[in-house]
Amino acid sequence: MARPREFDADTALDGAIGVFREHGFEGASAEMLVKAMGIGRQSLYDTFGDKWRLYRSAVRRYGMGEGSAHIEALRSGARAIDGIGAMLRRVVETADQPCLGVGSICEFGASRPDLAEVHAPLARTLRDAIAARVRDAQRDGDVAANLDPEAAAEFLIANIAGIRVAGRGGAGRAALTSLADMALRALR
Amino acid sequence: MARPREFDADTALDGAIGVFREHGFEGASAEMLVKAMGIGRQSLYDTFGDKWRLYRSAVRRYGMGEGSAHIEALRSGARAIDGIGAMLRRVVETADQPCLGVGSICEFGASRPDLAEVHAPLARTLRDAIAARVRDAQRDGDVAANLDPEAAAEFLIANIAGIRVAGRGGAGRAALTSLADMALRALR
DNA sequence: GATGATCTTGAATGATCGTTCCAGATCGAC
DNA sequence: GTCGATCTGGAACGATCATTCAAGATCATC
Repeated sequence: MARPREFDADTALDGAIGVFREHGFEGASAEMLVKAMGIGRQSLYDTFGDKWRLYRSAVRRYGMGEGSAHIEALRSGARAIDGIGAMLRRVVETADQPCLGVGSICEFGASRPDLAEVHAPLARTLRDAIAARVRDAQRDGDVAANLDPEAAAEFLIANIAGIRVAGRGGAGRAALTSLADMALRALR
Repeated sequence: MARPREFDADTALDGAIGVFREHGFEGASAEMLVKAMGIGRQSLYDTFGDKWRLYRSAVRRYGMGEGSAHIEALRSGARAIDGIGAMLRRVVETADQPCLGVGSICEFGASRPDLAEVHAPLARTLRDAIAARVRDAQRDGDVAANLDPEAAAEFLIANIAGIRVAGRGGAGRAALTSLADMALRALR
């Protein structure tokens, strides 16, 4: 007995994600968000609360989508090492667009507990998936057996961040590919 | 025939650097800056222009100091590879504090030409110094001879950024040391 | 057709933003 | 001592900020 919502909350959230990726939290204005999300101001506040809660929702959705894409790439390829390479290749190909995960860590670090609560499970899931794949690759003989899989996973995540910072700074495809190759090299 | 400046511009700039490191450009207010710089509002605008020019000055000074520290560590140690290790070790030890270089790239990317003009020479100087040291290490037989020194330098810079992002995200000393070790491993 | 929740839109809120103006105190050079 | 540039600090500027209020339109349900 009421008018149903006309917009899709996730679609609107995707618009907010685009703004936050490009401008960060502090650099994003409510007007930018309303325009990019394609909804009214009132709908924004009714649906997502205030700007900070919207930001956290955006980081969560972005992180889940990005994490899924990473893990999907990770599981592709015949050998585990191919999956790891595919994951890095995907990062290189999308490194021209700013990363909301890296951006939010740079902007807030670990200073906001409620934001850290969003990051933590996403990071853990990704790290576990990568570590599992590293173990597979070790069984295949493609990754050095004396390497700690968790340390290797954290190294790969740090290099994903490094590639994205480099891309955000203007590095070209060739330079980023070289970074990915060097990261893989450390696993041999 | 005038009253001389009572404060040291570089000391004041260091105060601004502290604020920008922690809060970024958009997150830093004029009031924060005035307080941290220890000077009056009027002196701030007279000496440094507006907030954006102050930010660029802060990035330049920070980058010069940080670059010098990197290069000094790079040149320490008997062997070139020891210098490279010392540089990474220094990054690990200081990774609990946010990096203004990484922060400004994440916040603005390459979208502001006048900021890119500040970054470019700093990045080039550091990359050249690292590449030269990599060549030395190759002569010593401590770095694989088939590695492109410039690619290795960019890889090390990307890993410095990765370590700092990880540190900003709350990673501990042990985890960061592991990242540095893995980066060095890629050079062998 | 009536109901009522949601929509859109524009105006208004008080707060804070970066910046400037101003007045009075300070102090080195003439 | 006088001059003039700089200091400090507060008041004020218009602009923009996030957020809320208000009014009218829309539309699925009863």
